[in-house]
Amino acid sequence: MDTIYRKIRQTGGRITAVRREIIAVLHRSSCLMSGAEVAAALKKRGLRPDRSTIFRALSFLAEQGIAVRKSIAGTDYFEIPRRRHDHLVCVHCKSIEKIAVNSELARQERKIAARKKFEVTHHSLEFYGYCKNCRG
Amino acid sequence: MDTIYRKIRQTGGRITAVRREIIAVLHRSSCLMSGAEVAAALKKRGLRPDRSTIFRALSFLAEQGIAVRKSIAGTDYFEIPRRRHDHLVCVHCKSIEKIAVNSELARQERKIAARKKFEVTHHSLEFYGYCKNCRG
DNA sequence: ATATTTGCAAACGTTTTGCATAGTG
DNA sequence: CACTATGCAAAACGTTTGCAAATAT
Repeated sequence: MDTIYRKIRQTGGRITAVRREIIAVLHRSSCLMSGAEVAAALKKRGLRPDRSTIFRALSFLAEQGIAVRKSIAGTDYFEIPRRRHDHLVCVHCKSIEKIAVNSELARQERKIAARKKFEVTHHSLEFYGYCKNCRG
Repeated sequence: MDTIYRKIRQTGGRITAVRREIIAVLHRSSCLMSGAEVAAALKKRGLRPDRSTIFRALSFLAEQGIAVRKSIAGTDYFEIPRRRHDHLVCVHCKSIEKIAVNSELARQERKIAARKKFEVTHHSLEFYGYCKNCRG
């Protein structure tokens, strides 16, 4: 957390109330959140920044490599990655659930980097389908 | 290919020129294509359907389980899945390259289905980073 | 003091919709 | 013939931008 603040200051960035709270929200959730979900979480904490400010902050965090951005079903989701994990996405109710990571992936990532001369920064693995409540 | 036509007719759907060509285009490419890319490919074949028609056709194919839809960097991509494969996405030039699949994934998919009572219809695995041309 | 971040309003690109017309089976 | 798919125009959606005012360092 302090590591994040240091990283931001290092490049001339500033720790504002909005950024501090967004980082806190993402850090606590430790799972994907959309811009709208972040906005809702901030509201509960008494902050109502403009949508553009939220998106700017999230884009900023993604550019800094602090957060990761993933597009799912037409909207952008963000998270501050901690332990490696992936997601189950219900195509019916749109719920997103975190699942334990495939440990093979880390190994494969390295193979790809070598074989394809591709520098992997992050990955995105989602299983789509019907969740417990929506199937049948 | 005929299997696809049969599947469409089975539910009262109709084989129109636009649908036939979109299926052909997706089938030949056998990799992710955006709505705009599909439109360009159709243009080369002498067809200029409205954007809405293209999106309706692609959504239709996805609903029928014939094509798969994936959101990458804010736009929707479609493909008719043949052999399992995944993608390398360059965050700089936005290029998308197909890669051989991690065969472990199929196994993990089954485990998840059982453990989480989640019915997996398809998955999406992308490695993000810098391609050969864009790194450095 | 200076450079960065914010709010506002407006633009953007992609995807979706309503409705009358054209086309398929 | 009955029903499905298309074109058009317009809206919806999430995201991005320009600029002047506010804020962090």
